[in-house]
Amino acid sequence: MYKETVYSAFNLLMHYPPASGAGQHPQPQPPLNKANQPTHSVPQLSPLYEHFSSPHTTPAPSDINQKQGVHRPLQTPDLSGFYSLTSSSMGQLPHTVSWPSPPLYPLSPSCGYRQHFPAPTAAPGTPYPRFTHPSLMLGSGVPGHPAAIPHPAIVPTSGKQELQPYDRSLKTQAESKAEKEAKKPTIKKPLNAFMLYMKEMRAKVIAECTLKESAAINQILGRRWHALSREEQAKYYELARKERQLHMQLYPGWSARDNYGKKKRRSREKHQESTTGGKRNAFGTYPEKAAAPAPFLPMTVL
DNA sequence: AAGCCTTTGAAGCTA
DNA sequence: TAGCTTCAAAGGCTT
Repeated sequence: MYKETVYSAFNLLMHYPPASGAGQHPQPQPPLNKANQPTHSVPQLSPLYEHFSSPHTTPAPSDINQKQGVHRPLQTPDLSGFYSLTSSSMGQLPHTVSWPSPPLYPLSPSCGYRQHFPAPTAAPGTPYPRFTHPSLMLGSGVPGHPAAIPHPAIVPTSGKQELQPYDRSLKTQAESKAEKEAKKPTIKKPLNAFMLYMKEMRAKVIAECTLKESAAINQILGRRWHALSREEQAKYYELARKERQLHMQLYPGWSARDNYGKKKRRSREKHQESTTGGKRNAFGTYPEKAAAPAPFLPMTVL
């Protein structure tokens, strides 16, 4: 019942008319502010962007950097400094000007990203698979929906750490305040397009690759995400936009800053900073690490 | 038990 | 405003 409700709500959303219009080539959506208004207009695609992204075709053998196993377009300017040029600030589909880093996990033949060029898309005419995850579900506060079902974004902060009964008279004011804070349910961030894609495809990858480690699975999913066509990705971007919209309606006062800095900073990062004096860059790596030669996995390994 | 790994994208923070 | 950081999910692994 629960799942059915969730899935039907999800599939209902999937049948919303696309913002770009049915049958049209989906255009990149501009970033939206909190009021869901475009922060700026979508700029015209640069020649570089077009070169990277369109049309989405299978690369010729020469189009694949055999040494690193990374798909890079021919005759591109030297962008070796770029690892992932996120262009969300430019109002473009971010995937179009980035390529994945070399795999750190050895990938099996059925799961290696080389085997997934071209993208493992369904046969022409095959309806797009329906989403089966409960992330985008209508919860309490949504008219016409049973109020008993909470939105999955809400999770109890306390979790397993239930407070043990003890003499309450010993509690200080600060303690009770902290307790109140802890008991307040945490509203999670809405999922972005890639997260929605991961939720949808994780089970498939696990089944195909007989993997369980999320880190390895996420690497594969990241490569498959890059292998998706613009149209396929656009569906997830649109879904994520609806997710944010719904999240805003359910929690009008919520801000991502509510959860900002709540997780502990990585001890490793602290260690790295203290030992090297370096800081993580925007790509999540350290300058020394990024400069190291990429590991080459020969085809025989894959 | 808590945090790491790994991915991309959104949004917060800082200089 | 650009650049950097954090957090969303997931589950096995490490500390």
